[in-house]
Amino acid sequence: MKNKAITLSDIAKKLNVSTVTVSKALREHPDISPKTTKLIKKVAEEMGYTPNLVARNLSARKSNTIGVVVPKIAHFFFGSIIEHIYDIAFEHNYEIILTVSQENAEREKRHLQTLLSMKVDGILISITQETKNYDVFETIKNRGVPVVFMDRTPQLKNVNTVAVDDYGGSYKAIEHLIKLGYTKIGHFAGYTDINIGRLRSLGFRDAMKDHGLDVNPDWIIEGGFGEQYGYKAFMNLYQSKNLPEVIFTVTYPVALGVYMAAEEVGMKIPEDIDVICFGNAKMQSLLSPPLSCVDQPTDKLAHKAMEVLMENINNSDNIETTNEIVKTDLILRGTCIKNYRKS
Amino acid sequence: MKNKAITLSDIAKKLNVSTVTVSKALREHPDISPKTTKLIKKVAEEMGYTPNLVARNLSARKSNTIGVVVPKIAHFFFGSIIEHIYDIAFEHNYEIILTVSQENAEREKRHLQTLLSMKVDGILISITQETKNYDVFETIKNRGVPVVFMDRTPQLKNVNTVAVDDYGGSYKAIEHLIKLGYTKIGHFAGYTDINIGRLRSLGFRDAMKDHGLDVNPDWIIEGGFGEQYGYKAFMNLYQSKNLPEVIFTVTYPVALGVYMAAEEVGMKIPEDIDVICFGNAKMQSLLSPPLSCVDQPTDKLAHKAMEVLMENINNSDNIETTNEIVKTDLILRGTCIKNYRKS
DNA sequence: TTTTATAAAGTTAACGTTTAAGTTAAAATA
DNA sequence: TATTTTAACTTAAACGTTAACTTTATAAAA
Repeated sequence: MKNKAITLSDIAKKLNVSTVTVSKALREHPDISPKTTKLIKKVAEEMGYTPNLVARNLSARKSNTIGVVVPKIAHFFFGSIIEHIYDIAFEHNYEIILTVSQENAEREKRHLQTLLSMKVDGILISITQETKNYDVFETIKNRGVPVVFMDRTPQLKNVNTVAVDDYGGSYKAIEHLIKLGYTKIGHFAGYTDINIGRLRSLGFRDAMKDHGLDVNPDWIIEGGFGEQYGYKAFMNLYQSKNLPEVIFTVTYPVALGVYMAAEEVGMKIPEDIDVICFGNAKMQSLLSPPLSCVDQPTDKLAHKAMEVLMENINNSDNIETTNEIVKTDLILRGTCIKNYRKS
Repeated sequence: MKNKAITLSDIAKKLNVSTVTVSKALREHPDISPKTTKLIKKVAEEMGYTPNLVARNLSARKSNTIGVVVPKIAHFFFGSIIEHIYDIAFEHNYEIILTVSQENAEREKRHLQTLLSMKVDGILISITQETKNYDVFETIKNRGVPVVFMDRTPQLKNVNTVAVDDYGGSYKAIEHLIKLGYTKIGHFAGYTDINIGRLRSLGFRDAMKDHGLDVNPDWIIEGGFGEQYGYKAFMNLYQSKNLPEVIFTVTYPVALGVYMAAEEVGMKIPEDIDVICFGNAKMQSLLSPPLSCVDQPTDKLAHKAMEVLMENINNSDNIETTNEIVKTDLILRGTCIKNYRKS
């Protein structure tokens, strides 16, 4: 029943040649004559040979495999990034080992060690919201395995990063709100330990300051990047009866949480309270009202990250780190298009 | 700079024991005394040893790796299933090699061959909407690699399948529409070559027939499972000025397409045309109006599929195939809760 | 004709593990 | 005391490839 897999030596025996000849022929090595190569390929096909990549990887010390670590997967931003990564990897004949840290630093560390053990050729990672210990990254560096941090990057020197312009995008959004005439601006800031939270928050503060507006500390709420935080933060503000005119959220799930909470307490968006977020997802245009946002081009992010990684894999000696920043634009849909308080 | 990875023999040399002793000690083999085991473990830790899984897999003929093939990833249903699979795999110390076929049968086939070459212990797959050639699955079966088909299953005997009750869920939904008093019921049916399309369509037809209602062939539109088909189908119906009262869509992206098209032409859901779909996604409750649907419990699906696969991996001799069906419920939100035509 | 180059193989060793089959010395048994 | 058992190792072989040499036959050059 269980046909054992055909190996190189099975083919070699059948043709009375050496295993190496078969190996070389299948890889079109010039050592082997076109005639023999053709014959061997034909027989290999007939016998249903499929190379054993485990053996090949061990022997060649190259796996044609890239390890990916993301905090979440059922989330438009990461889902979209991952899909692009898969497409690019497929084109380059790379396989992907995707691991999901679930925003858990301990789990992230374990995944990274496994990827190292699996001898991946390179690693793409978006760190968790709680990653503070960077020892693993040192280990990986010592092993000589190229790493590119995407979107969520650690505070480390000499690492490759590809991120969006968190600060600039945030600044631009706030500036837009101010131009609309809003002055009471709140910010659901997520975790500010990590770059995306820190920089988006900084962009917010600087824009406010530069336009001579005060930041009300009650309206800046830290917490996390998921829906539940947006929901909770809004509910807290609502109960304290101290709401800003508009809320800028650090991610789009946080904005979703705001939508849900507002719906629940019967407040209308954008009339009663306006919302804008960092991060774009197709479904935002289907919300009611369609949610405006700072665009986060996942395709560019994924392409750039893979490009840098490939370069690092192919020139592992010449290791100059790059820090790419992808520009962001404001996408205005049904929120933050006018100031309802003034009308 | 590039520290080569520590191997078993590095540890062995340092301690003047054999490589095998180290290997056994680290696996807590009873051959090795507790004292030596402890020492070896300590030194391995100090030296920063990480096992080379490639070598281990080659030697042990077991990879602790599961291959997964899905048609899409940036899609709530698959994203959610995958997330669950990752969690379960993590608990069982399995790694996942995820591949994405992008609804392309050729690409699916190539992925399956790669997974075979990577010597995965088992495969979970949701086939593409166009998969018609089942030869690869025969090959896999001959290799003795366990496979479980999830949700989208081929028409093959003696394969493991885990699917939702497509027929029953569909039947229930149509019955509900009929009870509301709807008689002009349309169906955007996706691809009916594949089980999910075929059975959902059958459930629709049977429910109509059993309640003495005619099926208007103009209102049954096949095409695909994505947004664009829902959009196109609706637009076609709209232009022909021959719209049903309510549309039952084969997937939720198709319903999203209907929402977009209706918005565009200024028709109100559910007042002007009502919608219900097969498949649940968290975001549906944030739509306006919240979209009612036939629930598709991704957690149960993922759990069951992994359970069956694990069983097959662990008793590879005793291969009795199972065909699990997960029950579905109707979730009523803001659509299809009353018949607006009658009021 | 002899030497040199080249094409087309073949041989050996290595990649880092694990499994199976010894070996040795001490402990237990008869 | 002689024999068997056991604990704790070691050695050899294998997993399926590939990289780096080596060999052999033939063709080209001297």
